[in-house]
Amino acid sequence: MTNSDLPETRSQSSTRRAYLTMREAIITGQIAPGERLKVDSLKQSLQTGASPVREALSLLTSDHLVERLDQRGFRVAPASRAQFEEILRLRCELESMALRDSIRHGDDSWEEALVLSHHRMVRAEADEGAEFEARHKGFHMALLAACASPILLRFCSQLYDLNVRYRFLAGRSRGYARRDVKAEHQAILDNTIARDAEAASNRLVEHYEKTGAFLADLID
Amino acid sequence: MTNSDLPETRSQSSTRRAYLTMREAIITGQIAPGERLKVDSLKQSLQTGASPVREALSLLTSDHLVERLDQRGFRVAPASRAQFEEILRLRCELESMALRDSIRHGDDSWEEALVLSHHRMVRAEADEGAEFEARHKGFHMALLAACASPILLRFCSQLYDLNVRYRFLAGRSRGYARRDVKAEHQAILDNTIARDAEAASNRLVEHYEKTGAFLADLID
DNA sequence: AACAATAAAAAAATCGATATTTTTAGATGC
DNA sequence: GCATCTAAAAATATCGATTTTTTTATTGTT
Repeated sequence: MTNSDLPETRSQSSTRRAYLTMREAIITGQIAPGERLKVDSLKQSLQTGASPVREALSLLTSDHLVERLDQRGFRVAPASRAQFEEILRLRCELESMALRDSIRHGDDSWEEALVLSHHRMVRAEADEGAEFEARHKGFHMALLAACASPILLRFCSQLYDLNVRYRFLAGRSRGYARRDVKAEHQAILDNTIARDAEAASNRLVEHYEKTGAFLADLID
Repeated sequence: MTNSDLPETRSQSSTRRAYLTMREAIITGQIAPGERLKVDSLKQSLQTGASPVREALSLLTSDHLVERLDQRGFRVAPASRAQFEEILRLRCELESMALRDSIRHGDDSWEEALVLSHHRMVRAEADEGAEFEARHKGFHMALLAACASPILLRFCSQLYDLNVRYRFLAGRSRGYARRDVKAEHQAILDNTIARDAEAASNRLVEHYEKTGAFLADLID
């Protein structure tokens, strides 16, 4: 929660700070699905006024993390096994679409950035803290980064975050990073660099389906 | 602009009214792409305070219709031919995905609602005003309505609206509803009701590609 | 006991004023 | 002439208080 270590924290708008803090709290399950978000409480815990809080909450509705009930406040988006599965299916579809496109368009500098982000993820793999979490997303988004559709990328990023929430809701599943995620990531990376769109996207989908099957048991 | 004819207008929150009004103004091109949205002016023209205006603007960022520049206000999302083509491609991909799913899951009541929405669109076809606009979206969303993925539906709806903006930016293209849109809609409807997912989604994609080619010339 | 009406409390929404930040325009020096 | 700095203006962002709406609790009625 103390995001004071993030460099951008200082000199940002109060709204943005509130946005980032609440986003984190929702994704990590600190605030439960369906829970009402009362502006009064939030402005206390976030040490700010009602306007930034309300604006941040409005912003969070874009991410499907908060629902806005007109005249009746805000609440954390509900979670369900059905939605978890929906997100999983959509990610497979959209990310494999984006990955193919990324491989088609990617140039050398994309490839280098990708290798770098993979390396950083591997290095952070040990601790499994927030550091790894960020690197993991970094790697997955780096795969897609050369995709020519910014809107699709935004959708993928949103779905990624929604999925992370379910990982947390499933109880920070101890064995997660264990399984064989490493090898799977490596395979995705290798096929991508080899520009084998078909194989890469298959590996990616498999990867998601495996983690999906793994997590689905823990949910509900 | 006078949305006072809409039934829900009364007794809605000021934020929601501002949201709907600005949304309409942006989609119909009354406010140009890239234009800065100054809170002071808006609160005058919308006859409300700064908080509802800012909140409405924050909400509009979800729809990719407004961009928020931290500490530097808001502006209408820029438009470009590249983005127009991006939206077109994405719509083809996502809507055909959604349509297949909708055909797979749709029951009798879905089918009935679809026929009804088509009829309403046909009836409104003459005037081509806001009425037709709403019915047209109604029909396209009714096609997808039985799709089991609410998130995908939301994406499709967003893309639909973004696309409408380009129709308006292209200058309310006189010949639009002329072409052969009627026959195309009918073909999509027929194939959908026949539960021929393959044909229906092909007709849908063709429909988009045709209107796309038509509009692309008018943009830029 | 179930229901409806009403009053009190709580929460959401909004407003008007103030503080902060960015932008603009003018002046100064190189 | 061009870049840099500075003061004023403009616009954004935020706060604290007020209004409106919803929710909860209470009471009376059939």
